[in-house]
Amino acid sequence: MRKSYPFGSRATMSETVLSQAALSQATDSHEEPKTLVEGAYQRLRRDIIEGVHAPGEKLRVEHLKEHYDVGAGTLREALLLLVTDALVVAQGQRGFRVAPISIADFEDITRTRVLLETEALRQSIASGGEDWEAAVVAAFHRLSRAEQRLADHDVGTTEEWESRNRAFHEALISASSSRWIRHFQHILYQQSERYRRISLFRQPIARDIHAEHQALFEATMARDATRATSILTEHILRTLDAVKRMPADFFTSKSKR
Amino acid sequence: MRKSYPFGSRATMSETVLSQAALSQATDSHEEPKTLVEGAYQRLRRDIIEGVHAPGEKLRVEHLKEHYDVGAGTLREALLLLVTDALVVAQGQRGFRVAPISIADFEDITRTRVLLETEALRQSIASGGEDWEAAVVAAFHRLSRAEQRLADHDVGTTEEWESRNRAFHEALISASSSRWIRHFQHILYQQSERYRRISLFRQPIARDIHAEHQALFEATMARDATRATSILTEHILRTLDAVKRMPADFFTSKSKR
DNA sequence: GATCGTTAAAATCTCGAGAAAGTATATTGA
DNA sequence: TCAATATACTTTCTCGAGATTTTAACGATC
Repeated sequence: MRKSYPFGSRATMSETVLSQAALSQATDSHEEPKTLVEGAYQRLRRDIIEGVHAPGEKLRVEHLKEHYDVGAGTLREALLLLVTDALVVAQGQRGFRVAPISIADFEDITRTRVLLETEALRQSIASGGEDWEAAVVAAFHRLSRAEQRLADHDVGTTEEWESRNRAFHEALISASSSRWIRHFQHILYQQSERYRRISLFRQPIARDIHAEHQALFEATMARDATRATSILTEHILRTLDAVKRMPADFFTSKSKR
Repeated sequence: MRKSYPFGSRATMSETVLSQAALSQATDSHEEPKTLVEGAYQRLRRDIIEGVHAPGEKLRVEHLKEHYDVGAGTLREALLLLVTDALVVAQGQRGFRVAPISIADFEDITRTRVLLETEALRQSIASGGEDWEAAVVAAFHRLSRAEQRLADHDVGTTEEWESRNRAFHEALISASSSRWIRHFQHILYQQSERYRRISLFRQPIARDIHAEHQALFEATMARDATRATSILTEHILRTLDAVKRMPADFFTSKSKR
């Protein structure tokens, strides 16, 4: 006799969505949890991405179950779900750990993102209809407003900007015919978000990001795939340079065992 | 309580292995299970890939726990791990289900595989050293032997061929600098393997697969990235044609509820 | 002082049983 | 006959407690 667990995941939808569900993450952030496992999963994910739990840190179930207010089994299942996002690593008989970070990893994430996201954008531009266009316009508008607010130094809006930036990038590729590419892109974006937030280089508008978004938006709407993917590539790669200029020992300092 | 970030990873193992662990599946097939969950996970995965559990089929924990001889909680965790491989879908308060299949999905898988695998091969050819070459030579040799045996109509060797074919494809890209691409490739390959085995079109050597492998091998060893990726693309896409010629209702038939 | 083995503590992994939600069946009324 | 509701059954989800393994502490020996 040992222990138990629970778990849970997505919501009720049609058959077609089912195969989509095979690819989508356990819970898309905006949906509300239908189960305790989902709730713990969402909160844990947010905490990891925001750096509350440091990279490489040991995640002790006995300890965390209090804080997230669920049973041990439930928490284990939530942790298992996070393995899908590659935010948590599970090792044989030795529990769970926050996935570590490194410059090399971020470089890999970024380049792979370029590969997938440009391909997806190409597909979207090729086959996207009016609904897609409308979604892109809307997402861009919302993002622009948030960026305006950031420029005005309104505080407390970076959270909003993060969310809308993600929505914009996802809208751009939402008409891609490949669910798998979108699935992988989703995972990679989440990873890169983690780097962006953990690193202190909180100058979201140090470079003129809005201008980049504007250009990306216009090229996309003009259905100029070559130009759009080119801009997107530069756009993504630029964040790589920022991280590379971080102090060299930034990623190597030790966490607690 | 939120603690702020001390970052970095720790070093039970070398940096590289750790971050690699973040991407690798819970258990790489050849390793032996250190835990009951892993054991159930491996057996379940094999059964799903081999079609013992049909696509779309409901996976009732109460029922399966006997067959796999573990507790309900343990089986749930194994199921959760399979979500990472996108072989199982979990739905909110409604249990688990084998991920469904469709022609469109297989087409997506195939094309995405081409995108990732050719890029990975390019990287391998660009930066692979002698160790990589040796690994490729060895894998190709083993595969060739298996294909020879298949041609001689030795029975019971298709299992062996499957395994060696996979090993060959993974060896080709093993020198890729991108762990993420290799990670995604691994998932996609598993998926395609499922299609190949579920579909009855068991003519593994209907077309001269060995010749294709031979050409791919030679181009790779000659470090001719253009030719190698071209052959690889054709090689992967050819299986797509085979599936497309399947009876149209093949994928829509079974699901049971 | 350092390596090794023994012992104690902590954490993981596992199971069975109970509460909540979903699914199927039966009954009722038009 | 059909639809709608109520009831019974099945399955999922959740928790607390026990067995194993890992990790830490402590000495002993060289």
